[in-house]
Amino acid sequence: MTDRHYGVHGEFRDLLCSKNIKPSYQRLLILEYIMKNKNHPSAEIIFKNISRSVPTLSRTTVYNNLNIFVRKGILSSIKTNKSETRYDIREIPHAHFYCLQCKRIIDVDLKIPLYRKNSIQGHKIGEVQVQFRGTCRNCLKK
Amino acid sequence: MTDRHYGVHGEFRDLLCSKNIKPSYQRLLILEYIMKNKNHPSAEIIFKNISRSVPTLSRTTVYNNLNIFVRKGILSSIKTNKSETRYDIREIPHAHFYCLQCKRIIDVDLKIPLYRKNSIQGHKIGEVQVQFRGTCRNCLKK
DNA sequence: GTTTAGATTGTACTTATTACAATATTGTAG
DNA sequence: CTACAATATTGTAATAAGTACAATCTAAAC
Repeated sequence: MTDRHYGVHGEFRDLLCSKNIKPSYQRLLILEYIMKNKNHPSAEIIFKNISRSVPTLSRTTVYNNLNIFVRKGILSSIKTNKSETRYDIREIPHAHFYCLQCKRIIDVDLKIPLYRKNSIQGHKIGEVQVQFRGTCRNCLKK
Repeated sequence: MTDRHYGVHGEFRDLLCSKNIKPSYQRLLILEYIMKNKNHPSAEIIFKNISRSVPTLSRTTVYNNLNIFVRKGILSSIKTNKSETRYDIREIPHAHFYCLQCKRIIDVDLKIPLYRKNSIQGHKIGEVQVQFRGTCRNCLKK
């Protein structure tokens, strides 16, 4: 796999290296998938999609790497109504709208100075999650 | 159980009746537990505590009733980092601080006009959840 | 007192995730 | 290039939280 491994996904390789994470093949594919499909996928969705090109892929690999990415601050994990965890790129802070009908998670910009606080009532803030739940634009039409 | 059933928990009985939910014995105990211990318990914690006085209590009963309370708008379900769901009284809107060390969920008042919106970017909002994650005041001291 | 709707119980199952041990891959030093 | 150590991947088994479902029980209405 070394030939395909090198030279591709340059930007994702650099991102991983800058965080001291080895840019292994499966790891790069997982990161690439999330970065290119900005639809807040679950571990299962990621597994199914990458499995098509790498049939030997293991679920454990997906979970391992997602956990590493979250720990290193590359991704943030989103919990909805349902029990599965979904993943999002952790760049500029934004809120999420979760549609209870179609289960889509939609990025939402919020113009409030909420993300700049680093402590509240004496508690040290590492992360802020704002999640709206309801019925999305698309599902409202039906 | 009928004798203990009647006349006690008056306020909780009324709350249930006003939402068209029959005020059965176990149901009242579950509601009472959450209302009196405002520490955002999990289903398991609720089960363990009430089991001490009602040893025949079933986990299924706890889950059933929590789901009913959420559907009827009496409680809201909070998802953290971890996989378990925790429950909170749904009165005046407020945010939560989740401590990654001690796993406590702490109520936080937010003075932003976030909760008044009923739609955003065309999506109909049913509920807003704001969750800070980090290290709480207590754990910072250590 | 019988009936009936609804609540509770216990068991089996599902789903998402983690633990762990075996194997494979990679980068580095000789 | 080869051997070695470190790390990544894999597959299986286990766990944890929650749900499905059928049987039993309860309450209150007639």
